Amino acid sequence: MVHEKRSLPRPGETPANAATIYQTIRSDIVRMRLRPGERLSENELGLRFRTSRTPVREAIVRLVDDGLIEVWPQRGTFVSRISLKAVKRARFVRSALELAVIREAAEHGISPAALREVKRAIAEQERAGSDPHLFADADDRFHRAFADAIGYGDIWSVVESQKAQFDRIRFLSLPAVTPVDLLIRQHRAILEAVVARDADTAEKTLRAHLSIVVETTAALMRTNPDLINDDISEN
Amino acid sequence: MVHEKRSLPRPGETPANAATIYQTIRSDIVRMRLRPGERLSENELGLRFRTSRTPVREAIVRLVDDGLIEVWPQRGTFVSRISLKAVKRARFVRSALELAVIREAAEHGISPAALREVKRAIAEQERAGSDPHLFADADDRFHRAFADAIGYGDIWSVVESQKAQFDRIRFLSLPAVTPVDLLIRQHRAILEAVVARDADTAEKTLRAHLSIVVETTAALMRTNPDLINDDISEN
DNA sequence: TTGACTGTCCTTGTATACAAGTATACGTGT
DNA sequence: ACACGTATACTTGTATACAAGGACAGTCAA
Repeated sequence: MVHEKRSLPRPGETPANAATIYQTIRSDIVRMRLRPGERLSENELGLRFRTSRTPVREAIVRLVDDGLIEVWPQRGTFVSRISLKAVKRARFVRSALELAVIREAAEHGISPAALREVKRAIAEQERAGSDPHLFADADDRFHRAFADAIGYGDIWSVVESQKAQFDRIRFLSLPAVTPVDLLIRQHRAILEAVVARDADTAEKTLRAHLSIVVETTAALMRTNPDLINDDISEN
Repeated sequence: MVHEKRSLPRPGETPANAATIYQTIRSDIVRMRLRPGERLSENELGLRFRTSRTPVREAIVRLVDDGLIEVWPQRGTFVSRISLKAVKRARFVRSALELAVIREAAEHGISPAALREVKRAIAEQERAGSDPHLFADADDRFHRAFADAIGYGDIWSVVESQKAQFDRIRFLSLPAVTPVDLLIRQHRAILEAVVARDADTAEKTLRAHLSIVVETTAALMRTNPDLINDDISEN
């Protein structure tokens, strides 16, 4: 049984509201502190967050919507297994949206402020080194910066909602197989292309960048079949 | 006070569950039977659907997530005004995703079954004539068919979740200003380009097709300023 | 007339009691 | 040993009671 520390309100803490519960559990799932298939109990969560079941259920409803949790009536509530179909969809959505964003950025250019933010994100990634959480945060910041740059900051929220399934794989793989240096080099290349207003190169580079995750997914499916639900072949 | 009929369970009907309540209210909002700014009462909805507040609240949580409802604690629950920012985002997302889908379909071709489905959707649109609901359904079916065709059927669910804000404008405008014939002609042209495996033409045609909605939005904002929240200029 | 106060009724947020169904350990009979 | 029924302790779904705060009409005083 797994007993590593999860996000816990310290004992004697004030009760949490539904929004906090949602974000805490979501973060625990995405960061693989709650494993696919693991059981959740509404009562237990109520105790953990020092509330009744009502706010807990509100959080659960949203997590079900996100596809991160499954509720079997009268049986239990479980962390969803990683769905290959959902990963495939998330990859397609992210790819399509980010390519459109980068193309727009390259065609219209970006402001000096936005440029600074992108550079900060790259620098942050270099500092992060091999710490998976820091690196992932900085990676998100890089990609998000371009969405902000073209005045469509809230586009990223769509990517983010899709990215959840996806991210579980990322956190599973980051420490081991991901070539951190390569990712940073690609980020630099993308930025250069955007600054040079070369939309085609920017698009091509981003496409290569995003396809890396596809490869690591395939590798992980072989090493961790218990965490992943192959709902593509069976259809 | 508006008193047109909304989706009502007949008197003496069996209680509705949370999923039904969610879909019913969502449909009422998207189809503009519940107007932006209109007040909702949890108790009233409970009576309407013959349940307690609990399932009603579950539906409301999901509608808040969709951006279709706003809850002001201790004050009330209201149908969201149409957000220009959300419309802009939805348009970008739909455009990016559908262009990627169409491009993929044009490059790899589609199956005979998928081709039949697309043709059925076009025929249905012709029969629908100027009935806004039927026409909108058939329109969705056309666009969805391509997502199905490339084996990414669940992509459409992402578009659909974004499309809600969007659709309110569509239902506001459809009977009046939309050139039905033009839309159908464009659908045919898109299909032809896909069948001819001409990705560039398919993309160009779809781009023109989607940009029509942009124009009608601008027109509607002038005629119905009370329904629309201009949250772009103010930022 | 105007302003502040207050009681009442409303709202949503939370806790709890109950309903209905499932998993499981345990005893019993064969 | 093994199959089967049963009690029991869970699970989530739903209804209801209560808490906390806002909206508003009416009252009273200046």
